[in-house]
Amino acid sequence: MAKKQKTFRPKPRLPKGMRDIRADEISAMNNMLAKLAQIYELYGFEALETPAFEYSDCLGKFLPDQDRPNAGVFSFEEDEDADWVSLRYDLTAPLARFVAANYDQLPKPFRRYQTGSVWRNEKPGPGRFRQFTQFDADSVGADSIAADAELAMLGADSLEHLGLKRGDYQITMNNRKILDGVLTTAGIDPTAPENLGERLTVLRAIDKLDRLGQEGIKDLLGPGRKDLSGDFTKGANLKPDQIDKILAYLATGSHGTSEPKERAEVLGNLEPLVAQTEIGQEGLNELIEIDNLLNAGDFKSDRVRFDPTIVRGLDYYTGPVMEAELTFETTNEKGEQVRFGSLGGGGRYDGLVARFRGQEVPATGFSIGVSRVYTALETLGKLTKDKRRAAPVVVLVMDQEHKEKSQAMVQALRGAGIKSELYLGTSGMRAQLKYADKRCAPLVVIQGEDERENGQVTIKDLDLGAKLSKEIEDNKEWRESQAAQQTVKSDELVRVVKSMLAAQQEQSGNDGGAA
RNA sequence: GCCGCCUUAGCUCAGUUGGUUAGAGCGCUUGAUUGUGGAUCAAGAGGUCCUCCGUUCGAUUCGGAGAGGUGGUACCA
Repeated sequence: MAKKQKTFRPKPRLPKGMRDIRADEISAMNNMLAKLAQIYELYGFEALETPAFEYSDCLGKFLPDQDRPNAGVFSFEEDEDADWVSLRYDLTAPLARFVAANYDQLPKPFRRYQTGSVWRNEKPGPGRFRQFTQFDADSVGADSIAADAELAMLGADSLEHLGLKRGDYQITMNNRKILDGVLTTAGIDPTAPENLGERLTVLRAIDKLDRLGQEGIKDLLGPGRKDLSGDFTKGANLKPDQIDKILAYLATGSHGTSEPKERAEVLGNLEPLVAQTEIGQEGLNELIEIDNLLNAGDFKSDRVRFDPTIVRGLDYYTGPVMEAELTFETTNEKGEQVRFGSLGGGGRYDGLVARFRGQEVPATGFSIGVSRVYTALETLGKLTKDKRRAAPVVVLVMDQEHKEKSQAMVQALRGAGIKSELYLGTSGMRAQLKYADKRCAPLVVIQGEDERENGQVTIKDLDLGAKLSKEIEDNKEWRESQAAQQTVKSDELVRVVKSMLAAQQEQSGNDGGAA
């Protein structure tokens, strides 16, 4: 016998690093975004939306090349031999394009916030996706250092507004000019093009202090480092006295100490190390000004601190840089310790708009990784995700000939602003209750022959029923007790449903509420 | 990109020292139960043992290559 012709059936799967988001998460996420927008507008930022993809050359340095057109970004050609377009990989590059295109009409500084999906075609990891949401605020055209200080305050206020407690997070700042000052004292001129590679290697090494510790950094500044998997990372090949200078610099911050240092103390530590270079002194002065502004706003070191190890690997940052992190370790469902990546970051980038206009336009911005913060809040139990509150009341259809009676009840409930739906299948009562249970419906409305003849309806509280069921083991008893339901006059339907829902909310509020 | 580990039912995993019918728990479907979601009991559905090539009378099992996953590392706008 001939084999049956195989029909092609695609596996219902997702590309790696992509994910579906279900109702409870969507509402929690929308909630978060609304709260963020509230704070950003409070700070005087205006909203902006830009498209998901743009011409690749407008988005920045990650131009698709012939061999690997999709390295890092998702790109395609509009037509053959036409321009390349790419999905945006952040919200800053589109902003630079927007500002350059509308420069003359815009108020300077131009202060905007923006949220949306961005895409990166990279290897995904835990908590790292190929599509994710960012929430950005930027001030373009403001060279005042107050703009940078403000972003640190904005970051701290935002995270607290979302529910993170003071002490659960920290904003950490540094200044690229200070890093350049240190490099200069170590004998590496950061402005010399031939030093670019060396400079980046050193900055990368400094950025890794957290993870690799002093010894690892020493190796990376020197000949290189071999990790446990046997992989070798090329080092910067600095001389011992150069390495010492950089290690001394790293010691000015809080690394390796249990108590974080006050901003003033860090500034004091930095002074003798960087003040002898012009660029270092400039960076130090900027941090001092930021410190003054933060103090004026009563933002103490428990919210915003200074740390010399913050680099933000990016090439384009030119001044103050900052990063938002969780301050505690968390464990995942397997009980393993998990490092939480940064919740967000930003800094001053004076060169971005210049790509379009030739003229330097100072700008500074801060970006929150929304999904990361979401996961953090979830881990901390700070998200209200009550499925029963989100699901509709289900009105059962006991016999199909009287469906319209059920429809009328749904109409009445909807008219009173109560989420509700008609059961849309033809199955029996048991299946309908199972459906309502799976949907996490708070209540079901039942009107069978008995109720109909008496002008009544039965309303069953599924939440309470579930609780009562734990005390009943015998099925007969469970059925006969008709747990958690009451039968009332038909015209009482809306009133009783409302009061039962209110009782349920109060109940879940008591259970889930903060101590 | 580089290095290690892993891949058997929808999920978590046993197992086959190379041999005829590959198992469990959970989940799913149906019934015990004329109109009551839970619990209990019973029955049932569900597998190219990741793919291809090789060795062999015979491969889910052994060898090679590849794919996917995962952990580390590198890069990171």
